[in-house]
Amino acid sequence: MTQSRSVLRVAVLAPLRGLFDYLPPLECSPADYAVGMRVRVPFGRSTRVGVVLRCGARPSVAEERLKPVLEVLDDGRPLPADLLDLVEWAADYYHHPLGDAFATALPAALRAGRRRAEPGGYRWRLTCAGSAVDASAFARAPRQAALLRLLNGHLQGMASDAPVFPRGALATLRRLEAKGWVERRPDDPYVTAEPAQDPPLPLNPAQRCAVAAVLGSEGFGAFLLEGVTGSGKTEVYLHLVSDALSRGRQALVLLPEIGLTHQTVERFRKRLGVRVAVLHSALAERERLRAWCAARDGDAQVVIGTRSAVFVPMPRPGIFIVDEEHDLSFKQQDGFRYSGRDLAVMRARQAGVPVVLGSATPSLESLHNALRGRYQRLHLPERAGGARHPTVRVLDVRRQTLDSGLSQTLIEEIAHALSRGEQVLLFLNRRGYAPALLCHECGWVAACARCDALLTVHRRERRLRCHHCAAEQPLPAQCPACGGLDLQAAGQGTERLEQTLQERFPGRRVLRIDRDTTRRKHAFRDLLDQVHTGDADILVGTQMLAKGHHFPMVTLVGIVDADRGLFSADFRALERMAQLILQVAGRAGRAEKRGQVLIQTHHPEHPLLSPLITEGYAHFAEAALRERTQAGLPPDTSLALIRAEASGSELPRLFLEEAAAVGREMLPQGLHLFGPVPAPMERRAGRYRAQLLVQAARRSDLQRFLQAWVPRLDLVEKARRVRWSLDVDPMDLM
DNA sequence: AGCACGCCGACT
DNA sequence: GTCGGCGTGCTC
Repeated sequence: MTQSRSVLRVAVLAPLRGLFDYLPPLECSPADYAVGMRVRVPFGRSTRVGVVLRCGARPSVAEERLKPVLEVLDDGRPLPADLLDLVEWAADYYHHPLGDAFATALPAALRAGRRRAEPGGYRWRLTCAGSAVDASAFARAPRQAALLRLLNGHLQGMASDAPVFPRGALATLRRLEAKGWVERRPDDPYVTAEPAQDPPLPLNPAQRCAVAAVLGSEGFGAFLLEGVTGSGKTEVYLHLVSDALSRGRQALVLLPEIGLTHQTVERFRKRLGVRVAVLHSALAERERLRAWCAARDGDAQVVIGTRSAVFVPMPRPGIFIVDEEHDLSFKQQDGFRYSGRDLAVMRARQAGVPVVLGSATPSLESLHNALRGRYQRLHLPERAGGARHPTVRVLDVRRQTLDSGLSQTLIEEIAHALSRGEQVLLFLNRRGYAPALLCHECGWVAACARCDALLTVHRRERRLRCHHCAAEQPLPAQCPACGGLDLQAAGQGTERLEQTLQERFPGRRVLRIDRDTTRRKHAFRDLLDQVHTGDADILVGTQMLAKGHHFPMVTLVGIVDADRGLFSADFRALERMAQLILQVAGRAGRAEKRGQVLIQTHHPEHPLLSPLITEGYAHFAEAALRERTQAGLPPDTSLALIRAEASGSELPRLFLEEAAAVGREMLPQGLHLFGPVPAPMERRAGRYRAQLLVQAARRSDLQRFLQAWVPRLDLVEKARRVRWSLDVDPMDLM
């Protein structure tokens, strides 16, 4: 018998390129397995979970090497086709091993491969018919009668693993279920529907126009919804989602990590009155799986989640929404480096439904796509409720005396606002007391032993910390180099700013909001509560303050240091600074009081800062796009970055040199390789890092090149001795 | 990624 | 004499 048997081609959940062939499970007929099924397979000396991608393939290795699949998981229930398509497309686009892409895209519970990975938790409760049954008439079925009585006492239902259920209750409950007297519901507060409480708000003309444009799109269509803070983007989303629901479709809403709050979810639930599944990183695995299953089964009509929720299967998608689409947290920064935003667009295309990207400060990528006609632009110009835009003023701090980074003008304006009983917000994107500690005697500076970085002074905790690795140490009392006692903290951090303001404005309550003051659970919420009850006069904070939260009593916003974004090694720093400035500015002056934004800079004449101030984000973006085009940077070109790291500085360079040599041999016209060069911070957490950049005028050319090049990188001699990764469409070149 | 095999240094 | 360092190869 030499004829070749047909085999199953499996993506094994391991970080390996290539697929693996297996014989069908023993004693199984072809009806028992199909594409999309999760299987357990022997792999090397252990076993792994894999996903069947093809049935009936001809084996790619000698038959005697083939082993049979050990078991079919999920009772033979395959992963939905939309999920398979999306993950395969994404693994292809990002040139990432397919098995690892599945491992990232699936909830961890499905990665692990327990025999049945359906969520165990659900509730039993009486149906209408069941509550009408007279249990005492069931003398011949005492167990059923007992359970009916039990559930009658808990009309909201009983968790299936509740200890009050007697042993063997499951069989009895199933019998009752078959009679239609009891039912099981997912045991998840976020999946339970409540009647809609909030009525829809009336739309203004711009909102109506936006809604109409999206509803009028036939099949796939991508829309860029531009609206300043408070212009009512969420209201547009709600109308679109509501329309999808009315057609029996589901909706997927992606939010940045920091934007997905309990309030956001509640707003959707209360308005729509449907089952909303929530997916974010803080979820327990069981809850995550439950939400995933609820979406897959169509039980959850709306799915709200962060980046990874883009992989949640839905049988009837009707609309995709990505809010704050410019936010960097949509791009995964390690492992499978996908963009949740870009995949949402791809997914909408595959599903043939519209996708809406919303932002007050759209990414240059999305604006570029809009200018090319790939996305349709929708504007929401006005602030709902008629609040006026804040005035923006640049404070030239050259030759000014600064007190902990604050100019005299800014201090005076703070005093004015406070005397009017208003709140002030100061933005400084650097936490800690000071970014450096130096010896006034000998010039020694406190540097991290494992990174090319200085240690940050944390004065209250009396510690020096590295913000790039876990290193920390007590604040020294004297210079370790010369023994000098005059150690000085140099530069400004939020902690120092807080202290200075406290001294400057005694009796005023200064609140600092950064990663250090919000580490405790609920600390962020508590601080926000204080702000809202008026229990704070001055807010000092990092970018945490910029995202999503409204401070109606703030009338003055100060950007303490705009310069760092103007001249950074990272080509996106300026765009990010502009977005941050506008996001922070959006916190000021709601309702009746007009806000004021003051931006401190040493470069008031910066060619991109002034259009931002005087003419707004759209003009800034146009100018920034022109500059990117001239520099050959995205979105005008497409980039891919290979990063390599090792414990010595030689290996990453050698590997990348070899990789570049291989690449140059096959490099088509219009593509360029730059590097290898050391990463901007070469040493980080004791590892040396280098990188190699690929630039292409056209995305498709880049893709074709990567397709040929990346598989050959595994064969490069040094490849095994470094840790390397490929980043397609990198968000930073760090 | 794991895991084993394999060939060279410091220890009971 | 062995325990163990991590370089190399393989996983259908």
